[in-house]
Amino acid sequence: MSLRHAILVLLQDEEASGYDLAREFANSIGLVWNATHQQIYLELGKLNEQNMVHYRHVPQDGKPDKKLYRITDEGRQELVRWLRRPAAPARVRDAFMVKVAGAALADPETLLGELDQLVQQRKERLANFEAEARKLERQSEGNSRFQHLTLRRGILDQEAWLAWAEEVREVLEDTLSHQH
Amino acid sequence: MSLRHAILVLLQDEEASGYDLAREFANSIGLVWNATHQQIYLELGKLNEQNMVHYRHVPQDGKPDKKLYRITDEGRQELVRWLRRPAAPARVRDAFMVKVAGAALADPETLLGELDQLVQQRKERLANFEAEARKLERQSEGNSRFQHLTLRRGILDQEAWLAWAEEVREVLEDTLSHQH
DNA sequence: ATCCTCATGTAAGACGTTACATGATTTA
DNA sequence: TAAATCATGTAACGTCTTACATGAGGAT
Repeated sequence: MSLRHAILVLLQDEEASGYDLAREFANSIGLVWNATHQQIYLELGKLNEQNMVHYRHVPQDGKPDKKLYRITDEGRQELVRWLRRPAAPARVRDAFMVKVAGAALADPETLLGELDQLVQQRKERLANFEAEARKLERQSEGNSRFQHLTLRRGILDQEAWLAWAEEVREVLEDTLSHQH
Repeated sequence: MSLRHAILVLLQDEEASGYDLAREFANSIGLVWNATHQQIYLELGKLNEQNMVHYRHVPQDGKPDKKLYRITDEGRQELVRWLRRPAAPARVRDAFMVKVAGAALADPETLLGELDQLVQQRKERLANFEAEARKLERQSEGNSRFQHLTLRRGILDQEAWLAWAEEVREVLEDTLSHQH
């Protein structure tokens, strides 16, 4: 279980609300570890009980109040302990890839449509990562180097996926032309 | 839930036991969708109850008996229905990546050691995928093209990961040299 | 008017992991 | 002699998703 550790990593450099964290999980870090707001609020509750994070209540007007969390010494110690232990093997659930493997039974046109949508999404994500990476390169302070590596992973991953998508497109278009 | 669909895709071309499927999930398709034998046996039980697969009991000597499963027409129909619906978004749980993001608090030497191990694993996987891909290229029949695409995804993914790992190594080695 | 963003949460149920159980044969 | 391979399963527990709930302010 390292949702807690992903949260602690994010809280290393910044105070954040559950909502803030959920946004980060949906964007940058989401490629690597994803979580919905329900999971995050639950985990923040547990981390707070265990004194690994603390929060201050921030009233706002026009908007709902929020809780800004920050990591505690105990939380930092837990992170250090976890960093020393070998990481659990990566897990993936990519339903679109399962579809491509089973594409012999699929309608090529429908799959091509879905492929186009995913290509669009991936291109947008790539552009976001590249913009974020450029920002970080400008400021180049100490521990931003590791955040930069995370973005580099995102960039290389999108590029590899897009290259693969072109191969898929060729095969699907070829299948289509042989059907008519 | 598409563990069931991943299983049905694998059973499209071949009769297989739960054990056989578990091996495939540990290797080729595992990059895309992973599952342990417990999950697979459970799901095969459900698929059988719902008449999406059938099995025949095969006694063996020297080895335990096995059940060889094959997909039914109903199973194939379910697969076709699923292939038409948009795929669920991909989910990832990559603890090592979380570690890199939090590497500011980590011991660079320990992380480098873990990186080396993962590089080894990925290189072996890459070699396996490339060998499998060459086999498929030789026989080039109808629906092996989609299996080939799955392998291509695996290959591109390993290559991208290995390229990224070199960037990580540089940063970690640099961190190390500035510590002394 | 309707949807999106901000902001937090609960609860039920589905899904997944870890541990346990068995037992013959082959390889190191 | 110990560990791995083949082969199937159950039970307990932990994690994750889906649905529900609230409510103001801003954008379309």
